[in-house]
Amino acid sequence: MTQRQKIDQILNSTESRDVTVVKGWVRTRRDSKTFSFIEINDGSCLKNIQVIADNTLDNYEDVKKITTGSAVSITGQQVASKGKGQRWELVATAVDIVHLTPDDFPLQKKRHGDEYLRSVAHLRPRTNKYGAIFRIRSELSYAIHRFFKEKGFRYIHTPIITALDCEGAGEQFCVTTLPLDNLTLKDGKPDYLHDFFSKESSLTVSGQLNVEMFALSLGDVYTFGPTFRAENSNTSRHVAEFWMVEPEMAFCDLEGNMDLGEEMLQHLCNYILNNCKDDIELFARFVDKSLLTTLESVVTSPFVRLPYSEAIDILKKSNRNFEFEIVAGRDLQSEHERYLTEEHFKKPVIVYDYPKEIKAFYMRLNDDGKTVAAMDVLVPKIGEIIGGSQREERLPVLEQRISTTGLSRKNYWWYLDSRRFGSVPHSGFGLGFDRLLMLLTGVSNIRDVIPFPRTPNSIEF
RNA sequence: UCCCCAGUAGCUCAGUCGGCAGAGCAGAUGGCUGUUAACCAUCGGGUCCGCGGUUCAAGUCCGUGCUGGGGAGCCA
Repeated sequence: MTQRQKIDQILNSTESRDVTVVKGWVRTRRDSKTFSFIEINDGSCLKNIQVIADNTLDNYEDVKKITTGSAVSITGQQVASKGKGQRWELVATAVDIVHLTPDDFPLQKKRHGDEYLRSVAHLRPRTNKYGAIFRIRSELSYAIHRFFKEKGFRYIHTPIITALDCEGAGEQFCVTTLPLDNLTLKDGKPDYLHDFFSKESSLTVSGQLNVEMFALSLGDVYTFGPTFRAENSNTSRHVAEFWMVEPEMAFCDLEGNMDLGEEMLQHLCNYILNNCKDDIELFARFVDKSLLTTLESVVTSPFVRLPYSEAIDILKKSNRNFEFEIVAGRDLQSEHERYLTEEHFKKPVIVYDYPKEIKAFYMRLNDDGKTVAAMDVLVPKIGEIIGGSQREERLPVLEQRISTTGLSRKNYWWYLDSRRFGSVPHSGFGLGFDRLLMLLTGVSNIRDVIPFPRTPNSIEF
């Protein structure tokens, strides 16, 4: 096959060239008297390239029948455009129709609604907006690895299938090879002894417990992979399958943890602002007019750091008529978090030192005996984007916390072992990758930043 | 799972007080034009989400189910 040139390279080039081959999909075509304008997109960038197809082409009659969505291969000269609106265009010497799309192609030249596009999730990356989302998604993944690489973190692949219940992180999906249509029960329960792993197992809800073991050996580590929650959540920021970034640092306290979370969010925002300019501009213009203001508020100044007790005070003094009353000791509601980050401070807020009763067993008990060294990073429009803590490294305290939470110490024997052999203070957090993408693009539904989202009742693609 | 809202042409949506089913875009045909959400004219296009009820008459009112969306909880 002929070597093709990507459209982003052509549009960014400084010199014309005699022979150029472009392959892609037709976004629109317009006829002029003696030639046809064909706009082609190959996904390499937001912009299309305009092709001039003259009526002297052998197959000009066929060219005039090219429909939106068709795949074509163009050979031609790259020249400065005679028209306004683009710098370069291609004067075709050959237009090969790779595949002619019939006129029931679901995507039209006009703008479609997000809900409709969700029903054609297999085709929506061919639109401007979704193409941009998934290019940014890819760049963001790269930026995360690069960020950690530069800071000396190691990338750990934690298991997807697990027998552990990472307490407090939600319902889990079962993994089994037992015949569900012919299940023999033992004492009213499935006979997991004869299941694949000889143990009840499920999809992971967090790689944290596993990755802690590697922090306590390789030092600074992270996982970045899919995570599964079987909660029947029906909101614009929950899905059953999502990606999470979980750094974990040895010899690191809560303050260092907050430092990393803040540095990371600021670095990633800056990276995308600098490296995805065209795509970001689309979102700032058409999706969320306040996007750049929001991102500025993330990037330009330090985050607010606020103990839970002070957050409660601020909320109480706000004189706001919240739907849910402010009660010390109770978890903050969505509306409370949004008030803090969107109205009171108008920038990201880190709330820390939560009451131990509302947080997970592995979070380190503070000296007051009442709070744990937990922290949540709240950002405008999304709410919680990071949840993390300093981990309880003292064996007796950890064992006590496991017991009072009603969990079985036996299942956590290896986790507890790490506190018996060379236990050290360490910290980490979970960053919602898809939520970060929402923050960066202003897209308000998490289903629209995931290629094929999984939600209750929805697994068509 | 709970609360609220919506479902009408391929898409986006209008449809008044219950009285003949509509527009723009898309598609087809013709015209015009270095055009760029191209433009102009003509034409085709409907299970008004399903089921049941009220009524002389239901897209419209009532009940119910399904699907989608917004909010809440769970959290990333």
